[in-house]
Amino acid sequence: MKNLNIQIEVNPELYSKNPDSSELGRKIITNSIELMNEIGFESFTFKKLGLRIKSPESSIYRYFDNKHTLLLYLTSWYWAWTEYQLVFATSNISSSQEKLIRSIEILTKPVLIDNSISYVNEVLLCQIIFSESLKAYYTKNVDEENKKGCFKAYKSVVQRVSDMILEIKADFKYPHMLISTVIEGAHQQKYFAEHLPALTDLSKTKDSITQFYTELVFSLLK
Amino acid sequence: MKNLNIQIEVNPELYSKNPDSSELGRKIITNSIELMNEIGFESFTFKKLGLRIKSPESSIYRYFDNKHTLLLYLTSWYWAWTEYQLVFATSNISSSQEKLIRSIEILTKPVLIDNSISYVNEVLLCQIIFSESLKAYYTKNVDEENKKGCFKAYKSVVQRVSDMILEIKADFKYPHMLISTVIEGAHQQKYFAEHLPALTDLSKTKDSITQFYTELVFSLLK
DNA sequence: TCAATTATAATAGTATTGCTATCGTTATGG
DNA sequence: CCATAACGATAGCAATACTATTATAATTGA
Repeated sequence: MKNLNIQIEVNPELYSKNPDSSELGRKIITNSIELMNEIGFESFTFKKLGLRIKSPESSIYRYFDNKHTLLLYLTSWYWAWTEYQLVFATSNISSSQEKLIRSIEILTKPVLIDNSISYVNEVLLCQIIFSESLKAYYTKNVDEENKKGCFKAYKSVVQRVSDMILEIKADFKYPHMLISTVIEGAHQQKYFAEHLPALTDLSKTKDSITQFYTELVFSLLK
Repeated sequence: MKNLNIQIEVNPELYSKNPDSSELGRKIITNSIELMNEIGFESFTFKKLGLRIKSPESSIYRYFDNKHTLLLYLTSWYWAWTEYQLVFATSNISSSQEKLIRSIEILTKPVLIDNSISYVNEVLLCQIIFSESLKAYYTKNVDEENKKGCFKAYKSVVQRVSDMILEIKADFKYPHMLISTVIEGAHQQKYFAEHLPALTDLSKTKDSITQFYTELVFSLLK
């Protein structure tokens, strides 16, 4: 994985002009990830981003319709990237159990190393996913956006891991439900540990999240 | 429960003037629940609410600092109300198992009957909780608001059910984590079933959510 | 019961947000 | 070296998210 510099493809519905195609576009992505991390999605505006990259807002609007679409783009990028990771981590492994274990680890552990090759800082992006990505699909436009395929990358990841579950227990009724519960749950528990510790049982740094969800999955599949 | 007309207490940090104390205040609550359901939290403004109740926005600002605080108020109300439900549903029941089963049912099933006594429509409020309440704590002010006790009611519910888990399995390490996973998971699965069905395994109307999370909990506690 | 407080309505105003439009200049690539 | 796309600079506009002021109505408490 590390140095392959894989091209991540994002659904063209999510941009007006492909940010990957120009210097300015890549600058927009790099800096929006940083800025969103610093001030949060609500306070983030194209004006502030424009100031940061010394370009007028109107130039940013040429790439993305609005900040919501930009968030959709970032989440879509993240899930496409995660799917690559899943494929790599599970290739050439025969044991279904082992594949599932590794997948859960990828899905529940925050990214800690930025490969620094692309203009995307994966560590920061991961933090955005954990604390902002819910806002990408809890809106009144979900259905419309879903139809356009805006969530395809996420669904593809869920599907892939669901298939592993069925390899282990073919008659299990709720593979998608279980995996989306694990993914979203792990993200939330990380957030809770940092901000609402009464809702979890984690000391701030400990990464027993992966352990918890792994146990949860396998105890249910027994 | 039904006809007791219990007074729900909400943390005074969450309002400037108690909406429960005046006709206008109650009108604000009733109508904000309806309006937020209709147009969603993002599109909801005090101006629109003011038009609906035929009062100027400035009057609404006397009760709530902004729409975010109003959302916090509504979620807090919901959790306080849910805690009453939990207490009633589990009183006079000796079996810890049975108490937990009933609690999970309350936490994972959407409210379907409005008791129609108070000015709060619990069915609609429940829908807001399911699709908007995440936005109440995924903000850059969480820590500050948490300190002021804005999430006390939610935490109290989680604590109460965690205690039941420990009654069943005293050495279980992650009771809070498990319960918050169940609560948030159930809400999300309901939302997914309606809008992103690829992330779940539910036919739109079926309420196997409760069944799934009950199994999940008890298989982990075995 | 009347003065004093409080609640609300009506209105105005301001800074910021979330865009759209225009136009001149710079790249760039065929 | 010309055509066209990309970008910067600037303007402007409607909506949002408030704050402030004043007048009137309601309440209440001495």
